[in-house]
Amino acid sequence: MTTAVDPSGLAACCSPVTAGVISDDAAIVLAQMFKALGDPTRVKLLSLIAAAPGGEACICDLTEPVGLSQPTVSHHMRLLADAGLVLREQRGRWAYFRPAPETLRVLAGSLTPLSE
Amino acid sequence: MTTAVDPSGLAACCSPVTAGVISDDAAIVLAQMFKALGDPTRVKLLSLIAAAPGGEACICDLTEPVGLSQPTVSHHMRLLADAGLVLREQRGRWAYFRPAPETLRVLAGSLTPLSE
DNA sequence: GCCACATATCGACATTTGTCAATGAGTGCG
DNA sequence: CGCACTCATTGACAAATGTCGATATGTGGC
Repeated sequence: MTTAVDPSGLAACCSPVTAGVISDDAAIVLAQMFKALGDPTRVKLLSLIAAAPGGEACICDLTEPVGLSQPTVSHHMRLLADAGLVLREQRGRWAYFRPAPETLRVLAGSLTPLSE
Repeated sequence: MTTAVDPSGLAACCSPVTAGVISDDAAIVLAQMFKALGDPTRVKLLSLIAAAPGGEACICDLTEPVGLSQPTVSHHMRLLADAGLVLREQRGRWAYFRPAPETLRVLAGSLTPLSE
């Protein structure tokens, strides 16, 4: 079992970065998202599904480009989905993944106040 | 010894995200930066130095807020510095750290094209 | 129902990571 | 010089992570 990110905490984790020190809870949520991107394979996977036609891809499309086994790719995608960075949709036998714009915006936004 | 991020690779790692699939090298560089933020302690440390007066802080200011030993905080700051996310400056006996705006902007920028 | 296919889960393993106590290295003051 | 102080490095260890092969789950076509 993996603990997924609580979407209701997204708003709470962004604003505190600008004003004062971040809360412990926000740091945990943000760290989980960043950790999900803390592996070259997962960065590439996210890039792959974003660049895929229609902005989505299934596992079968991803194993070959990253050169890893199907269970491993499935595991990586689960981490990305648990972190809320990608959205999973089952269509027939295939599981389609696409980037989660909202979460990615929040994540990028948590960095921008620091780059001024 | 820890391998620091090559600053010359920063420009190379950003643009490819927008157009097509990211390169393996870019994925490695980006993943190292994200991994540096993939721990709640380091997220909090970055927030602490950004919110500190003057936008900088020394190790001695950071150990108490995060509740960890001095070597551990030093280790975390090294990871952040190696990833290019913070800048280290020695002044007297103190080592002052402050956020690295350029790198943080690049990192945030690598996410924004995906959130559209 | 049965089979083929796409994906998820499990168990195992080597590697990496986070943490500390102990110690080393550099700096400034007297 | 010698000492106090700040930070970095080392060695050790438990916990987490990335990977695979084997297997389970679920879906659609016959």
